[in-house]
Amino acid sequence: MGILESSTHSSSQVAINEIERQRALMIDLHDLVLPKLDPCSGQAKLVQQLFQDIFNSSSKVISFLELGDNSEKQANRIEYKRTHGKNNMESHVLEEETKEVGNKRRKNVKHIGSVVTEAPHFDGYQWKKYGQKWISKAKHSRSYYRCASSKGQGCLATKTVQQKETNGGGTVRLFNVDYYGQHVCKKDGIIHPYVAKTARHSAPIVNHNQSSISTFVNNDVHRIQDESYENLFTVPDMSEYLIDIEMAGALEITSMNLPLISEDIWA
DNA sequence: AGGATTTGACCCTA
DNA sequence: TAGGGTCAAATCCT
Repeated sequence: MGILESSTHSSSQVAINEIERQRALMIDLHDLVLPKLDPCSGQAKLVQQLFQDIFNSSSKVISFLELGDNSEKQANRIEYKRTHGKNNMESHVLEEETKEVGNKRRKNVKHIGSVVTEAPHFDGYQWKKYGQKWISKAKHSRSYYRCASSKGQGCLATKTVQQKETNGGGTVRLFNVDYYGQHVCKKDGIIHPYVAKTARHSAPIVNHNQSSISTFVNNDVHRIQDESYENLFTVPDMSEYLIDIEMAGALEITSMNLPLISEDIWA
């Protein structure tokens, strides 16, 4: 690795770290400012909108910086395709494509967080499945999803869903959900019709792999009828889904956004 | 017919 | 070199 390359890489990482620190400070500021405002006032709504916009903006910056770090590896991959690919047209298409979307290899994309849940698909975003694999030594296959806005808006967020191995043969199925990459897509603002009513607590999130320190929390949860399994899930507000502030930022959730519910069903 | 899912192959990373 | 993430053709579904 050349000196120039390594210095570019570390500069990007420093910038990402600084932006993430700013986001943490932003949340502190949010908590300080919001309680002092009348929640019904236009001023409070404006302040929340401003916080939201800043969060969205920083998410995009982080995504671009992460792509920048991967540019050289991506160039190598294009070169490999050019010399080993089935034909030159295919390589050309890949090259054109990667100019737009960056590195497709997820291992270079930052791991945002993970949750253990009974309802792995109800996380407020629309996902498109692009693969499924049996992982060695695992009892259940792993499914791969990318944000449904990956084409339209170039959102690079992905997630993997894998059923946990249960000991004791309990009837409850638990899933590990790992999130990668920041969402840069805009939500459409449509409340999912499956959200029938709200209740309190009894969320399906069983365990967070880190302590939940998200401060954009209200305690409402949403009961959701799953079409294919006819199970009634109780899904928390998105902020309870998040394992940490970073993930809250990645999914761009604040208390002012009601959750959108994915229509996905279990694979 | 077009979108979603499945599945085997490809290939990157550790 | 094995494991696992992604691609893309085949297949399914609406």
